[in-house]
Amino acid sequence: MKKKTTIYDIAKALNITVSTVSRALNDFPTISKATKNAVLETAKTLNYTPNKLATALKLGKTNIIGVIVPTVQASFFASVINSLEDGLKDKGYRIILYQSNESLAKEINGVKALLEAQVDGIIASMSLETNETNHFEEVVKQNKPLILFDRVNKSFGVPTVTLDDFMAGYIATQHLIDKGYKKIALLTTVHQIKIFSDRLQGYKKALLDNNLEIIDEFIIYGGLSIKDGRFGVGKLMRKKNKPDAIVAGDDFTALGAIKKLIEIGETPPKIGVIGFSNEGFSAYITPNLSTIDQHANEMGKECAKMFLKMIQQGNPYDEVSHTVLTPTVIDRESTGRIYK
Amino acid sequence: MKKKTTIYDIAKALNITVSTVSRALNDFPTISKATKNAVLETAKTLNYTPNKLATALKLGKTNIIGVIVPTVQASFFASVINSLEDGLKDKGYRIILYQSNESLAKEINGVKALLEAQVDGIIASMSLETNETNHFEEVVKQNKPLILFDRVNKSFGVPTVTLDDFMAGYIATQHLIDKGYKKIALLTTVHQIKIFSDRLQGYKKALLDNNLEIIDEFIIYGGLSIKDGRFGVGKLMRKKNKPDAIVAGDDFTALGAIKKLIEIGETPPKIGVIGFSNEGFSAYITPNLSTIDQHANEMGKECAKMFLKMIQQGNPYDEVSHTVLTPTVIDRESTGRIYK
DNA sequence: CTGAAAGCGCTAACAA
DNA sequence: TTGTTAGCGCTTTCAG
Repeated sequence: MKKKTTIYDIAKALNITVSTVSRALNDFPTISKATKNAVLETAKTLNYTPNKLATALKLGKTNIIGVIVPTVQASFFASVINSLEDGLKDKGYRIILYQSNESLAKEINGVKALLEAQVDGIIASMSLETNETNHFEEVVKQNKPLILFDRVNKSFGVPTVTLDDFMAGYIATQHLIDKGYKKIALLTTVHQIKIFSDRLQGYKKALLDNNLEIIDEFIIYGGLSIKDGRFGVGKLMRKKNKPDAIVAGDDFTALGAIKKLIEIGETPPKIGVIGFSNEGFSAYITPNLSTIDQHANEMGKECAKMFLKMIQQGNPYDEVSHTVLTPTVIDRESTGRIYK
Repeated sequence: MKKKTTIYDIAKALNITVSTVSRALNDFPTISKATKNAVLETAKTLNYTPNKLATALKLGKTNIIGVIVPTVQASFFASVINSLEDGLKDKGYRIILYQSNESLAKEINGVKALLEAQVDGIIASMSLETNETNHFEEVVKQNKPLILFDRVNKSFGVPTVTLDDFMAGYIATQHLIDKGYKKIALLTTVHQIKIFSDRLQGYKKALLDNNLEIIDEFIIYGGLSIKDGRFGVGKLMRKKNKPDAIVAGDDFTALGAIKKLIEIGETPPKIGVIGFSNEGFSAYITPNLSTIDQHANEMGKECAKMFLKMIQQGNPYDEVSHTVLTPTVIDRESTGRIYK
């Protein structure tokens, strides 16, 4: 268990001082080519690994940023993290990952843990349980960048990166209308997080703009899952007044809806179905699923960009900006009926 | 930009010394209840956040562990990371994530970066480009736990957690044979990483054990992707001697194979298809795909367990163990032909 | 161009 | 039970 080599070892080996070594290592202009090369060389020979911890302690900057997501197992979050890490690693930033598992308690712990680890900032998407922002307050108080994405609270004055969920609801509905569907149901859920109410508003607005009636019993509030999709369809198709298309709350719900529709002989696109998220399976199921692309990768990139900007400007909260990404329709078979 | 509060501030406020504060904060037995409470209280009032960086520097232990994977965007790796992070966070460990993007150069950089960040250990799965282990050597040299999982190099003397890939190839093939298929083709790839050759051996052994002939032209070496799956099937079905079932290198390849088979009217399970990985979509496509479960979550858990064990025992490399997980067949429609 | 020395925030050995 | 102090490895100001 030999001791690790430090700049002191390099200094001793060359009969110079640590300050010179430090300067050489950090490429200061005021250093002679000769000493610099000598330092670099002995650093290599001595198998020197810089201790960023010490640097971080000294400088008050770790170059580590904390990321809190409900779970990396959801393809959306995995994609965000993927592009986030990718975009930041070249700038010298590392990422500490913390999963909240949709639990507020864990999210609170996460913020605390990351702060204790002295991260330079936090990028987070709120858990479904989260109904307050007190735990995030401390990040702001420490004047460290905090960016919320996708599942955000905009009344809390931190920068956010989100999808335009009103528009998402709108274009999903409009897409169905464009394809000739006229009696459009919505499988949704109620939640603190504004996403779902925004989408609902978008759905309603699209109907209105097309002079279609908003039928209350076509709006089903339930969970979001394959099972809920099946259940929702069951409920809808038992009515005397049946819809001819369905906007599902997410792709899993849409999948459940499709399965149920196939069972009862109303295989999409006979009844149109559109989802949200563009999950991995959406392109591969039969009929493959039209859906709303949430641009996860862009979201990661935007978060990275915003973080870098906040770090650069002296005070991260000098100007708090909200980036809103534009959702797009992915047109596939499940909405492919063409007759107006 | 007020200064952060440190244990010195707490000490000053209570007219005691930092060592007492430190002891109180760390719950030393030799501290009086009174002072301890006082410390805890003022810590709260002063809004104290411990600086783990300083602790880490002092103790030479960060409680951070580095994780290197090709990408979090693959569901397998996402699952491993999910259970890894989940299993380790309660033990006080955080995870720094580093994606190699299947690039050796990035993987090398990753090891370096993580070592500089003074991680307590590294858990990694090798990139497809990786053909040497020099860059990992340094981790071992520093006597820090290094665990390789899934894509490993067993001749390199570090602990590993893997799936029994020979068995995976074997049971996939045996499954098809059990279902009555007799002319079984294999869509695979060649690679440094032993996984694929192991599976090939398993495939061959299963055929042998069942007195089925190994037909060279039934073994197609290509890439692994939807496109490669289509291509492979095209190639196979153009032969005069056609297979009646296909073991595909992964689920994507299997998916491509299925799509192509449907197109040419040989919809599985007419021709059987089995994949590897149990990707998210596998259960949802039509026909849904039989596949080999790689037990990603268990793999993460095993890595976590192994890491903890290595940390505990004085020298992490005292006993180098290799955990091998048992693959299991997920029996779905794509192999559902029953006639012997 | 280089050196000396303080200090980032914490822990722990030693003393009291 | 508490205090004193050195030091983890590094950067940077001030001198030279």
